Amino acid sequence: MTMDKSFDARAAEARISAEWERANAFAAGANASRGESFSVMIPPPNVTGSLHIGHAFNNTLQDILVRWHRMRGFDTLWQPGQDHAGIATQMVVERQMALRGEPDRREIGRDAFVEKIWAWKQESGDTIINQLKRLGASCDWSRNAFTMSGAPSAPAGEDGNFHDAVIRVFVDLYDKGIIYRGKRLVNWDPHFETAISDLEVENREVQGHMWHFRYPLADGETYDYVERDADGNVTLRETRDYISIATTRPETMLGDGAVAVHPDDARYAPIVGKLCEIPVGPKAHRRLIPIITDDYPDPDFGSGAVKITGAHDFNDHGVATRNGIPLYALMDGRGAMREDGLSYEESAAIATRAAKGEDVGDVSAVNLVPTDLRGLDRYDARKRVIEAITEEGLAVTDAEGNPVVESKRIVQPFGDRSGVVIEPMLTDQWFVDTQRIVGPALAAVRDDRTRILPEQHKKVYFHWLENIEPWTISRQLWWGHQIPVWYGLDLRIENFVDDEGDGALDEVEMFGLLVDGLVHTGRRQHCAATFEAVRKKFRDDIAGLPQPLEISRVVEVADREAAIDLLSQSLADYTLSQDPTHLVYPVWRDPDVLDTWFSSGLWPIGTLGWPEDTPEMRKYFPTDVLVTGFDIIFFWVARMMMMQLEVVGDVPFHTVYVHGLVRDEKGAKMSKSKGNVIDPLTLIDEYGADALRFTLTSMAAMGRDPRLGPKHVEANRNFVTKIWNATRFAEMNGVRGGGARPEPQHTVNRWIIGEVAHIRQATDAALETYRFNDAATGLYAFVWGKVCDWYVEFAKPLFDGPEAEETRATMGWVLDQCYLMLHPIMPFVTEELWALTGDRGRMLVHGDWPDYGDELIDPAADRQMNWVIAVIEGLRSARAQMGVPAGARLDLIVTEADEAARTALAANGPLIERLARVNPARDGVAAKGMISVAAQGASFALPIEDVIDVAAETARLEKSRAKARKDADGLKARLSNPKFVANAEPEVIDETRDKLAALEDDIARLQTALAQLAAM
RNA sequence: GGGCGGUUAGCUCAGCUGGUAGAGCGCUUCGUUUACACCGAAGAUGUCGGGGGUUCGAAUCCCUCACCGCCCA
Repeated sequence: MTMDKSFDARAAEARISAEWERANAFAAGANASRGESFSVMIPPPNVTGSLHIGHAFNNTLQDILVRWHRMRGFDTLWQPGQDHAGIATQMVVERQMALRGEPDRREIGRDAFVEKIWAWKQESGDTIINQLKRLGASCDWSRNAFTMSGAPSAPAGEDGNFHDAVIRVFVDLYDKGIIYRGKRLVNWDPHFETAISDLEVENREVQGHMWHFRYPLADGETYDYVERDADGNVTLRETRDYISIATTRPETMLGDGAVAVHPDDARYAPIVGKLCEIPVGPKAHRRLIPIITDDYPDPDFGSGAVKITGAHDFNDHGVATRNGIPLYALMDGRGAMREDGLSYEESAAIATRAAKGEDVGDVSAVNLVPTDLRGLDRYDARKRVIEAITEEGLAVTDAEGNPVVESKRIVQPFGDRSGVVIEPMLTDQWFVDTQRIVGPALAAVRDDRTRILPEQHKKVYFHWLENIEPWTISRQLWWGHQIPVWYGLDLRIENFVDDEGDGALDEVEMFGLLVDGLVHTGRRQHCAATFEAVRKKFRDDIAGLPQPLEISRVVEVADREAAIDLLSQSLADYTLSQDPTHLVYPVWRDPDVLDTWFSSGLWPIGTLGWPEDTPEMRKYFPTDVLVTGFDIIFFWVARMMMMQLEVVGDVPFHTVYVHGLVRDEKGAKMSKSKGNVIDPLTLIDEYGADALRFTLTSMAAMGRDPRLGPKHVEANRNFVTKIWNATRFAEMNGVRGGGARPEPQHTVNRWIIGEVAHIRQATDAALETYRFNDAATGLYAFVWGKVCDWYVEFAKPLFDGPEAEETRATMGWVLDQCYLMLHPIMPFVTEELWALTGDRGRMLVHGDWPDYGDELIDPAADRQMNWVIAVIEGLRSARAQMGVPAGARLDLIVTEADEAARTALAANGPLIERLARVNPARDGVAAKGMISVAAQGASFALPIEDVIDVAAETARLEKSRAKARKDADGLKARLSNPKFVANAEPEVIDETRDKLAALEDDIARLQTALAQLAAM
C-alpha cells in the first residue's frame, strides 16, 4: 500500500462520518468504561438556522470536550437539538408563502398556518443538523430534540414530550403565582405585532431630531423665567406664558398626561401644580395637563421639562405611575394611530377631568387621537403634529423666527428580528415574576455550585440577575406553545337579583344577565395542562351559579365573541325549550404562545425526558458543561439556572464555559451588511473540517475573541498534511501502529517516548482547565516541532542500523499517540490514519485516551537529545552563516569534550553526521581554515579550507560572545544582588546559577576560538 | 453615565499563580539530502500604549492617562 501525498479531506470526511454513524459511535454511553457520566447540552440552534462561524466555534469546543471524555471512558452524552424560534420561523414560512403567491396566514387561519410550519420544518428544518455533522460534531443524533416536539399540532414523527415539560412548568408556576397576567408597558414589535422581551430589543444610535414646543399655561398665566450660570448670576430673565418642552417623538404628545420638572429646578418652581395646554388637537377641545415634579427630569438636559406619555415610553411610565397620571394609549398593534374607543371629544373631556385630579377609572377606551389623525401611521401622524404646531406658532423659534429642530444622534429601540422601531405599548401580557425565582440562581453561582468561566462573566450574570425585571413570556404569534389558560365569562354579576328567591332563572333575570353580565363584567380564568382539567375547574366555578346555569356543559370556543354568541344562543334556546341539558358554558383559550426562550429555558431537563422519570434524567442530569457565547448569558444561561432550580431544585450544569465571538481578521464583528461573513462550510470545502476545527481551537484563548482569516486555516491544513506525511514516511519504512508501548534502548527512542509523556500531561492539563488554545498549540508544537522535525529525522539513520526494529515499534506507538491526542480536535484525519496504519478492532473515536506520565520520562535521554539538537543547530547555524554550500560534507573535529559530551557523541554520531552534514567526529586541534562551534561541555572545529573569511568568522563569533556576555552580565548582576539571594526562591537562584555557568562555559569556548582565529 | 475587555515582532495573536518575551502568517538567504515545496535549513524585526508605584525582579500586580472595542443605561 502506498499512501497518497496528502489527505483527501472532502472524500474522507463523508466516508468517515458515515462509518461513525453506522457504528452508532456517538450514542449516549458509547465506549463507556467507567461509572462517571459526562453530559453536554448543545445550545439549540434555531430550526431556521444555518451554520455560521459562531456555531462552528461553539460546537468544535463542545466536541473536543465530548470526544475527550468519551475516549477516557466516561458515560458520555452530547444532546443535540433545535429550538422552534417563534418569530424567525413564522417569518420564514410567511415569506415562502408570499413568494409562492399563496394566501397569507390570516386568510388560511391559525391551524392551517401551523400545519404549514410543521411541513416546512419536516422538509427543511434539519439544515443545520446536517451542517453540524459535516463539522464532525459527535452528538447523539438519534436523540435530536426539538422544543415543539409533542405539541398537539405536531404531525407524526415529531413526537417527544418537550411540550409536556413546557406546559407542566407553566401550570406549576401559574399555580404558585409566579406566572401572572397583567397590563404592562411592553416592547411591542409593530411588524410582527407581538410583544417581545427587552433582550430582543437592540438599542441603536440613529440620526434623529429633537423638536422644541411651547406648552402654553392655562388661563393665560405668566411667570418669571430666570436662568443662572454656575455661580448663580442671572443670565436670562423673561416673562413667559408657556413651558418649553423638547421631544423626539411629537406624535406622542397626544397622549401626554403631565409635564414633569425636577423638584429642585428653580426655574419652574413658580408654575408647579398649574395646568398647561398640549399645543395640538382641535382648538375646541384643547387638553390641559398638570405640571408635576419628579426626580426623573434632568434639569441640565434640554429645557429641563419633560412631557409625560405614560403609555408610550418606559421612563414616562415610571413617572406616570408614581404620580397617578393616567396612561393614554395612542396606537394599535401595527403602530398606527388608534381608531377604536371613544370619540376624541368624549376622550378629551375625560382626560381633562383627570388632569384636574378627578378619578376617571379605566382609561383604555379613551382615545386621544384627533379624528383626522386616526388610522395614520405613527410617522405620518408625527409629520402632521409638527405641521400643526408650527403653523400655530407654538414651536420654539430661533432669532430669525425659524422653528428650532436639532439634528442629533438618538438611541432608539429596534426589534432584533424585524428591524423596525419598537413601540412601548400598554397591553395584557403574561409575565414570570423573576424576582421570586432569582435567588437560588444567584446563590448557586456565588457558592460555586455552578462555575462561570472566564470569571469576569460572573459579574455580568450577577448584575443582570440582581436587577432583574419581570419577564414577558407571552407572544402574539401562532407558532409556539399556546398558553394553557382558558377564559370564561363571569356570570356572577353583583346586581343579580333573584326576584322570586327560588334559585332559578326566569326570563327577566336571564335577560338581565345577558345585558349586564356578558358585555360589561370581567372574566374567569383557569390554567391547566389539558382542557379536561380546565373544564373541571370551570365546572366548579359555575356550580355556584343559580340553577339551571350551574349544570351547563363547559365547551370550548374560539374567542370571547364566540363565547358571548354561544351563551346568548344557549340561553335563548333555554327560555324556549326550558331544557337545561342544552345549556352550555363556553370558554376560550388564550391565543398567545410562549416566548421560545421559555421552552429553551427547560432545555436541560426537557431533552432528557422530564417530567417523566427517565433513566437519562437520572444519569445525565445535572449536566456537566455548558459551552456558549457571551451574547446568550442573559437570554439563556440565567434563565436555565432560574428555571431548573425552581422546577427540579438543582443546577442545570456545574460549569459554564463562555467563549468569545468570532471576528474577521481585522477584529470586526461579522455581519451580512458588512459583507465580511466567513462561511464555515466554504472553509471546510476548501481546507477540510479538521483544519477549520484546529484553527478555531488554537484561537480559543479564554476570554478573547478569535479573529479568523483563511490564512490561519490554510496554515492548519498544512499541519494536517504534515502529520499525514509523517505517517506516510513511517509506512514506507515498515512502521505499523496498534502495538503495545515498546521499551526501547536507544536514546532517541527513549527520548521521544518521554516527550510523548510530557505532551500528554500538558494536553490533559490544558483541557481540564478549558485552555483549548494551549492544547492545540502544544500538540502542534509537539507533532511538528518534535516528532516531524527531529524524531523522524533521527529515525532515518536508525532504520539502517541494529535499532531498526525498536525504532519501528517506537515510531508506530508515537504516531498512535499523536492520533489519539489530536483526535478530539481533528477527528477526521486522525480516524483515517488510525484505520490506515493498523488493525485495531475499533475506531479511533472509541480509542483509549492515554494516561501515562513521568514514569516514561528518561531524564538522561532527555538531556542527551537536547544536547544533540543543540550541537546540530550550532553546526548548521555556523555553516549557514559562513556560507558553506548546503550540500558540502565537512569534517567534524572535536577540540575539546567532557565525559557527557563524548558519550552523547558516541551514541548519536550517525544522527549528527546526517543532520549537520559532517563526517564522523575525530579528535584534533583547531587550525587555520576552520570555524568553531561551541556546545555545552564541548568545542568543535569545522575545516572549511580556503573559503574561510577570517573577518566574517571573527564577526560571527564576536556576535555570539556579545550576546552571551550580555545575558551573563544580567544574571551576574542579579546574583550579586544580596536582596535577590535573600528573597528569591531557592529553585530560582539555582536555575540562575546554572544558566550563568552554562553561559560562562560558552563564553570561554568562544574566547578560545577567537584567540585561535587571531593567532592564525 | 456605569461596567467589562483590549493596546506585545510588518500582520493576527499566545504568554496560567511576577523570574528579563513566543507562535502562525509575511519577509530575507540557502536548499529538490530515502515523508512532506501544503516542505526543509538558517536569519532579521519588539522603549510588551504613555506615566507613576509595589518588588531583589513587572508584559504579568496596583494607580493614572490616552486610544480602541463590547455590554448595560
